[in-house]
Amino acid sequence: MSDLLERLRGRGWRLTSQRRVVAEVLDGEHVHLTADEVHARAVERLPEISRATVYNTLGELVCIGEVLEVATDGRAKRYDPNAHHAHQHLICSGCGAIRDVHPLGDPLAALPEAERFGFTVSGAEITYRGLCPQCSNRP
Amino acid sequence: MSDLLERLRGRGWRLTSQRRVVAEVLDGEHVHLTADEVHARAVERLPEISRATVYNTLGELVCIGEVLEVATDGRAKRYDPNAHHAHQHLICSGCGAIRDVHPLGDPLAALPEAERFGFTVSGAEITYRGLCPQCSNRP
DNA sequence: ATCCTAACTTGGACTTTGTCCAAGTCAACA
DNA sequence: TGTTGACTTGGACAAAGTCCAAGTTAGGAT
Repeated sequence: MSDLLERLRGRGWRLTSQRRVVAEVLDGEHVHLTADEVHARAVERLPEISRATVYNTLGELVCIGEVLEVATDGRAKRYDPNAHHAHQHLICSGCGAIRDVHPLGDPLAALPEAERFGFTVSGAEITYRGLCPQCSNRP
Repeated sequence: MSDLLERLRGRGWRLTSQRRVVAEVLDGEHVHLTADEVHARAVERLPEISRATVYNTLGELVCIGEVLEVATDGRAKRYDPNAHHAHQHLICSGCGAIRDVHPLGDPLAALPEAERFGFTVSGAEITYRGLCPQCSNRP
C-alpha cells in the first residue's frame, strides 16, 4: 500500500485521517479524478471530511510533486497520482475518457532554440485527442 | 480587414454588430484572450454588448473551427484566433505569458500504435512550460 | 421601402469550481 | 498526560460559465 503516506511522513506532514483518506483515494485507482470526485470518494470513508481539506491536501500534494494537476479542458482540474512516471495523456473527444500514454522521444527536443524566444524551457505536456473504441462505433 | 467576417457570412451567420465586434477583437491582436478580456475589449467599441453574447459567439467560432480554445491552466479558457496555422504554446510559469511556437515534426508520429489503445487519434496539443527572459532574471 | 420572422441579444438568475477565514480540533512531541 | 501549533471545518465569497424568458433586429419576401 501507500508508500505515498511514508513519503509524506518523511516530509514532516502530520498524518491526519483526512490526509490518509485523500492519499488512499488517489493511490487506490490510478485514474484522473476531479477534486469533487476525490471528495466524493473520500466522504465514503470519512463522512465529515470537508471540501476545503480535500482542496488543501490536493494542493499540497501537487506542490511537493506527488500528484500532477492536469488541465485537459476548461472545466475542473484533474489530479494524476502517477507523477513519478513520465507520461502524456490521450483523451476521448466523445466521452472524456483519459488514458496515460508513452510517446517515443523527448518532446522538448522538437523545439528548436530559435523557437524558444529566450525562455528557459523546462517541460512539455502533450494532450492527444481522438475517439475511444466505443465512441468510434457511434456518430 | 476581416476575411473572418466574410467566412462567417459565407456560413449563413447573421452579421450583427456584436459578432462583428467580437471577430474584430480576436482578429485585431493575435494574443490569447480570456472570454472576459474579449468582453472588456468588445465593450470599448459596443458598450451594451453582454457577456452572454460574447460567450455565445466565442463558442460558435470554436465550433466551426475559426478559433481554438486553449486550456492552459485550470482557470479561464483562452481563445486563440490563429486556428488556421498549426502551432503549439509556450507558457511562462512565472507570469503566465503565452507564445505561439512551432516545434519540428509531427507530434502524432511519436505515439506508436501500441500506445493508442484502439483510439482513433486525430490531434495533439503541446504545452511547453518554462520561464520567460524577464522571469528568469528574478527568483 | 416596408414587413415579417427566425435568429440573435440581453440581463439576471443560477451552477460549478475554487478560495478564504475565524473558530474549533487533534497529532505528535515533551 | 498536557500542550501547542498544525490541521480541519463549514460557510461565505469569488470567478468562470450556462441558461432562459423577453425583447430586438438582419435580411429575405412582398
